Amino acid sequence: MKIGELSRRTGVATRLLRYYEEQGLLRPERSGNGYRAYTEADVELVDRIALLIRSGVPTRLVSVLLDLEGERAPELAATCTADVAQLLVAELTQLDARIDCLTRTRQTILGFLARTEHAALVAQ
DNA sequence: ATTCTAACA
DNA sequence: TGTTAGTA
Repeated sequence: MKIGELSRRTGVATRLLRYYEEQGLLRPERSGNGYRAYTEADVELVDRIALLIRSGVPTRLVSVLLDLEGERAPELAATCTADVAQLLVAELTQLDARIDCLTRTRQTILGFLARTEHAALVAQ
């Protein structure tokens, strides 16, 4: 399918689909006219990518995450070098830092709401 | 009408 | 990211 259809089916803007490709997240074939030709599998792939990005994961991490979850995961695990592991540990550290920031923001909002007459709107 | 690349705001 | 330009 062409980029327009993939965009409609995933809800991801064509501009972003091309951007994801630049980031190495998608590698669609090209048909004679130069148009990107996506497969059915790409629909699910884009859904997964969009999910990760919506949750704030940087595209750099999305790329490795897809690999770690993919078919080659066993091989990657068996050949993971010390420097790669170190890189992943660094990502974990940054992720934890962001979780802290988000948690504080969440608490600020939750705390405020709890003091209003709309406390019933929030669970907890 | 749709897509493509490149680039600027 | 949105958008625009000039194409194929």
